[in-house]
Order: sequence, then C-alpha cells, then structure tokens
Amino acid sequence: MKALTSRSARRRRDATIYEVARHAGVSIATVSRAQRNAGVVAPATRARVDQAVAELNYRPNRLGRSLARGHHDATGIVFPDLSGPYYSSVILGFEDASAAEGQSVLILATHGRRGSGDLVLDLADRTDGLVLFGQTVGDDIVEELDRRRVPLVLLARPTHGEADSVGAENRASARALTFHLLEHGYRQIGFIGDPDGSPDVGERWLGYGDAHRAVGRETPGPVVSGFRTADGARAATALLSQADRPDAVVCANDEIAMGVLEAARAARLSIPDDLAVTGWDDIPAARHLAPPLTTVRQPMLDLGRRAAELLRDRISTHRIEPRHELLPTELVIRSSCGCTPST
Amino acid sequence: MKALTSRSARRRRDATIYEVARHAGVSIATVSRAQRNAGVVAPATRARVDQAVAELNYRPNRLGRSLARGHHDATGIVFPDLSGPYYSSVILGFEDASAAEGQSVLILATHGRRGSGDLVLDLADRTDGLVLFGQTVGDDIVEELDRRRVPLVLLARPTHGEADSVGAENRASARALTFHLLEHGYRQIGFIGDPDGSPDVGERWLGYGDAHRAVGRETPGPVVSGFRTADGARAATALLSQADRPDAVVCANDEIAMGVLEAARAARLSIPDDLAVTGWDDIPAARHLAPPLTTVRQPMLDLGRRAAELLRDRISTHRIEPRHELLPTELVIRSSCGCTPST
DNA sequence: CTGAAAGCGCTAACAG
DNA sequence: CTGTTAGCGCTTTCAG
Repeated sequence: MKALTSRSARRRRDATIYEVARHAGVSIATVSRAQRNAGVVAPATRARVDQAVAELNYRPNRLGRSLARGHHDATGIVFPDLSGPYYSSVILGFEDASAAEGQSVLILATHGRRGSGDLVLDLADRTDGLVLFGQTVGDDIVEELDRRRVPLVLLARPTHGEADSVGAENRASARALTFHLLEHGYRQIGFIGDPDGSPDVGERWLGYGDAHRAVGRETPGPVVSGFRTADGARAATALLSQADRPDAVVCANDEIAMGVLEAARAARLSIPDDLAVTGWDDIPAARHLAPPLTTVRQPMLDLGRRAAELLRDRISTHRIEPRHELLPTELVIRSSCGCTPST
Repeated sequence: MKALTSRSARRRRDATIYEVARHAGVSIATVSRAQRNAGVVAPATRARVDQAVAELNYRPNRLGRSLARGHHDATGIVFPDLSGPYYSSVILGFEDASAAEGQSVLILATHGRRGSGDLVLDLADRTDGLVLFGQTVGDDIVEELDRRRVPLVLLARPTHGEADSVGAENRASARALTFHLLEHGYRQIGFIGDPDGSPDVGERWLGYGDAHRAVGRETPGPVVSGFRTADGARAATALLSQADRPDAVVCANDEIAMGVLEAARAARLSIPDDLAVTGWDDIPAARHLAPPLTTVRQPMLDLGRRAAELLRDRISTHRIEPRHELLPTELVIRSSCGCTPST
C-alpha cells in the first residue's frame, strides 16, 4: 500500500460537538459549557467530556461559534502598500496589540488598485471593525462604513464622522526641523513631497511654512513627489538643475531623502556642504546612510498599538463618542543637516 | 434632539436574506440564487430581488455563508516578526496574490512568544490553509497541522510531511559570493550569522564553506548572531577585537552588514580597505549605504506570491503530492566588497 | 424557474 | 448540574 493511497484525498471531516456529546454520553450543551469553562459542570462530567474531546481530537468550528455569537473576534487593517518600514512597523504594532487581546488580524493592501473600495467593504463584513490608513480609500467609503456602524479608527487621517483617529504630531516638529535648518544659515530651503497627497505631509508642509514665516521669509513652493526613493531621486534631480538651486531640502520621508542623497551623489554634490538634507520617520537605515540622516522619529509601533486598543475599546464598549489621539514625535539631529556628529 | 441621541448606541442589525425575500415577495432560495448569479432566475424576478437588496441595503452575512459552504475564503501567514524589509516584502507579495484570487489574508507574528503554537493552531481553524515562515514554530506544530490535513506551505524551511515548500536558492550564491571575496585576495573571511538559527543561513554557511574548500582553505567558524543591525554591530565588535582580525566578512543579511558598517566606523576602520563586507537580501537601503553594499538579491515578492499560488492550488484541487520550489537569487556587486563602482 | 426544507456547527435561554 | 430547543444566516438538494 503506497503512502499516497493510504490517506484520503479529501480533508478529513472534523468531529462535531454532536459526536463528542454522544461519545461522552452527555448533551451538546454540556460539551459546549465544558469546552468554554462557562457555567458549571460537575468535575466527573467534565472529565468525561475532556476525554471524548481528546479521543476525537475535537476543536470547535470557528464559523459555527462566530455565527452563533454574532462576532468575528477579528479586526482588519487597510494600508496603501507595505513597502518601506513605516507601514510594516505600524502593522506590527497593530498585530501585537491585537494578538494580546485575542483578536485575529486581516490585512488588505489597496495599492491604488481600483475597486479597492469594494474590497474594503468586504473586509468590513469579515471583521468586527477596521483601521484605515490615511490614503487608502475615499471619503465615500468612510461614510458608507460609518453608515453601516462599522467600528472604525482612522490612522494618520483627519477624523471623519464618528470614527476614532490616531496620528503622530507633524506640524510643530516640521516647524522645529525647518527652523533648525534656518539657524544653520541656509539661503534657500526646498520641500520635497506632496502636501495634498497625504494629511501627514500636508501638516509637515504647514510646519515648514510656519518656520519660514516666523523668520519673515518667503515659503518656496513644494516639489511634488511620491514616497519612494526613486520619486525622491527624480524630484531632486529636477530641483538641483534649477537656476536658483536650494542649498537645503526637507523631505517628506526618509526614503525620499535617500533618493536625494543618490541624486546628489550623481551630481557630485557633497552632503551637507553643498546640500543639506532631512528626512522623516527615522527608519532603521537612516543612521547608516552617508551621511547619517537628520530626521523626525515617529512612534510607529505605538501608532499601530493605539489603533488596536481604540478599536477594541470601541467594539467591546459600543462607545460612540469619537476619540482622537496625537502621538508625539522627536527631532533626531544627525549630520545630513550640517551638524557635526558628536561621536 | 442632540446628535448623540439620534442614533442607536448598538450597531444596527443588518438585513437578512429573509427580510429581502419577504420584501421582494420571493423565497430565500431565490434571493440566494439571484445574489450569487447561480442557477437561473427570471429577469423580472431578479429585478425585484435586486431592488429589495438595494432598498434594504442587504449584504449577505459572511459567517452564514461560510458555515453553509464549509470554507473561509481566507488564508493565513505566520512569520516571526515584521521588522526589516524581508518579511514585509514577502507578505506583500502574498497579500497581492491572495487578493487577486479573492482570498482574505490573516497574519500572525510569533516573535518568539511562547504559546505561539496554539495561536497558529487557532489560526488554522479560521482559514483554509496556512503558510509558515522558516523559524516560526516547531516541527511538532507542523506535524499536528499535517495530521489535521491543513493545507500548508513552508516558506524558507525544508519540507516536512506533505507540505509544499518554497524558498530561494542559497548555497550556490553564497559560494559564488565567497568566491568573489577570495578572488579579491582577502586573507581571512569571517561569517556572521547563525547557521543553526534558520535553514536559509544554514545553506549560506554551507556555500561559504564550499568556496573555502574549493580553493583549499580552512573554513573559519561562524560568529553566531541574530538578524538585527544591533546584533551585527555586536558581533562585529567582537570579531574586530580578535588578535587575528579578518579582513573581510560575509553577513547573513543586510541588516547585520549595516551593523558591521557601524562597528567599523566606530573602530575607525575603512570599508572596504580595512574590512570588506557583504550582505544578503538587497534591501532598498543597501545601495545607499556607505559604501554601497555588495549583496545577494532575493525575489522576496515572488516568494510570497508563489506561496500564495501553491497554497491556493492545494486548497482548491485537493492536491496531495507536495511541491517544492526554489527561486533563483542574484549576486549584486557594489563596492563594499572592494570593487570600484562602475558609475 | 421557484419554493420548502434540511442542514452547516455552535451558543444560549429556559426548564428541570 | 444538565438537557431541550431555538435560533445565528446562508446554501443546496429536491420537488413542483
């Protein structure tokens, strides 16, 4: 008899609560109670049930249980894509806190896919609540979700309807960062990123303007750019070929800054002497770049954790009043801004 | 009337198929058929159903549907943690391919948590199949899963039982990489990483040994290290303080290599002149390090995609014979190995 | 082409 | 302390 034929091709049917009950000589209600340590069960009865459970290798069917109880014990998180350390860190924080609460987590990447709205709506039907990243879906979807009373927390996105929100502080840090550059004495400071592309960048752009205004300087317009390294390199190349080339540039995130570094290297420009550069996020690689990158650290894990906690609270308490949290960020001065390393 | 009191605190009960049926004056079977475009429904009837669906804003309950059909339309992926670009890229590939097949994906991070075995078993009950990353759970769990006939694909882990597996080529590339270093004429080449800690590193270590043997050299023992940058820095510090300090080092991944760069900088060693360094993975930051890192590129997205495809195939076709795939890797020569950049 | 009815596997009153 | 009995919401024969 060959190994292949000694097993059934179809997945073996699992034992049900009825079989366990029969095997133990009790009712299914008793099995259910014993299984969940709910209600009271006589020690002797419990022992019989436990034995039957073991012998039949019984595990309750999650679908049956969830249907009967009316909830999934799962939450979903929707993000634009997973490239870069930012999203993965936030998701890790979310997963961590969710697992601690006994919740499963479903993930969905929209990466600009059309029709992702339907996927998000579908995800809502498979979970008890959702966290939505900034630029994943339009307001129409958020509204529909709100209408369906889906517990919602918006991440790095201004609140909407009754949803909770959690984000990191942007404007003040951007102001401080830009101010730091100004103090270095740079003649012209550029901004690379898309203020309209994400609420976070919009705020950073505002802070950048605040600093300029504070010292009575004109605010140069932004060089619109996506979030990837290649986008940054492209934007920098354009910026550096301008007649009136800036001698400093604040980038909407670290990856863009890496692209700027690359473009500067290609243009034989020295950082920070010919061009100062700053990033945002403080990704792990930031301190290992040449030169080490001055940036702003975001509490990415905490962003995810808090989102999970708010969501869970909202689901289990049926809380309605929205809650909004703003987590602090931290300026990290290294040498790409013109400072000399202390080490 | 205040806004707060104008809404019910509890989540509104969704319309069921019964209400739609009554509303449309048909039976639930007809609603079900119309809803799923299954069987034949008269155009007029379908129109009535569609209208009722729209009016009641009906969406079928996933739990009810799944229970009746006997499957989840979801798969799970288990990884040790999400730090670093490697896991997140593989997961992104997995999510992408899964979404394309209409499957939801549940994630679970074990990060060395004890009791993660039970979480994995539980995940299996919520999905139609699982992909397990290399070092997430012990063989006992894999065996239990196998016994339960859970469709399984092992990622970067040697096959076990009837599970499928997908991984990237390691040994030959490690041999080629080490050989390249040997050709540079380095006197002593170290290895940082834990060959026993993961199958991938084990293979890389073997390839490293192959190259040494091929030129009739002794193979130095590995400096055991974890996968993070801090681990690499620690290992490098130890290595560099040895009397017989190596003049080249192959690292088990790029993050370790970043740590080595950091330690070398602290020790005022010049890379690659005083110490050549290579990594593995070709993470996005690798090309932006100082100096740009020589490494081996892995098809991380494809690893995830193939895992999703194999899993889906196994689930839907009830295939039993295990399938094993080895994806090619590519040597990426930059300058940390001693080569001069072509640019 | 449509409807009745039997599940899918479990939970939770409600009796006893 | 335990069992009976309705559901939970949907799919799917099987008749008609």
